[in-house]
Amino acid sequence: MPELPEVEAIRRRLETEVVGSEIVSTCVHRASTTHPQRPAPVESHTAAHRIEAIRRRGKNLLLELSGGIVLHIHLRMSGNLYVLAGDGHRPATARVTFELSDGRALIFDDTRALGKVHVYKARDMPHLLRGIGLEPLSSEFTVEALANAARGARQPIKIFLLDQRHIAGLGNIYAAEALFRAGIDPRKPAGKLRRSRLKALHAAIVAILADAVQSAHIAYASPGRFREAERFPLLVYNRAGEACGICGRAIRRILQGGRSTYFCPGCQR
DNA sequence: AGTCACCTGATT
DNA sequence: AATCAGGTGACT
Repeated sequence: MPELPEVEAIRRRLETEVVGSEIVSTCVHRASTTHPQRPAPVESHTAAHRIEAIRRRGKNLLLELSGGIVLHIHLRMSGNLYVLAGDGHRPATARVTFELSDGRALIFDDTRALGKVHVYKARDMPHLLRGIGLEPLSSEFTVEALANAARGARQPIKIFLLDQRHIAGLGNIYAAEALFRAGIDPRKPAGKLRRSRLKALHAAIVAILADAVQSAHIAYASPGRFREAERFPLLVYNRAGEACGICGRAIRRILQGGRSTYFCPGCQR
C-alpha cells in the first residue's frame, strides 16, 4: 500500500514509539523477506542493538542502530511496521519480529510478503542509496532540478514519475493525482513538457504529498492498519468511468508499463 | 517500454 | 477461473 506519505507517517509514528528502545532478539518468520541475505545474520546483527534514529529516503525506511548498523526496510505493496504491546497477538502475516527490552515488539507485517528487510553497515548506506532520486519534500526538489531530470527524457511523464531514480517516493496513486492536478496528459513524453507545465507539476507534487503525509498520519494514528476513509479524496485514481469533478467527462483508465493509469481526458492535455 | 517474477487476498 | 492490487528488479 505505501507510497512516500504512508512511509513517512509510519516513520513519524515509530520515531515517537521506539527510538531509544533496545532490540533484545529478532526472529525472521519468512526467509524470502531478507533474501538474498540469510535470516541468521539479520537476526544476530539486530539483537542487542538500540534503535537510535529512524530516517526515510523515498519509500525506504532506515533504522539506525547502535554499533553502526542500519536496518533497511522496504514495505513494497503490503508491508507495515508497528509496535505490538507485550500482551498483543502477533498476526500470521508477521514476517519479522523485533522483541524490545520493555516487552513490546516491533512487527514487520506484510501480507503479500514482497517487502524487504536487510542489514548493512552504516558506512555502506551512501553507496546503497546512490541510485535514488530527488527527495520531493526537501529543498533539493526545485522546478530547476525537475527540469534537469526531465531534460531529454522520452518516457511518458507518468512512467517518469514512477521511476525512483528521478524522484523518490511517488507511486501509482500520487503520480496520477499529481498529473491530474497539474493538468498534464500522462502519456506526454517527460522531456517535451514546457517549463510552465513543469512548474505546475512541481507544485502539484509538493502539494499532494504534503497533504497526503498529513492524512496518512491520521489514517495510521489509531492502532491497527491504514484506514482508507481517513485519506484525503482521490480525484482520479480508481475512478474509471466516473465523471470528472472539474469538467464532467468520464475518467479513463489506460495501461502504462503494465500498470493502470487514471486520468481525465478533458482536464489533462 | 513491455513482460514476467515475486506473493496473497479481494473482487468480478 | 480470471483479473486486479498503492512496488521493484531482472529480463527482453
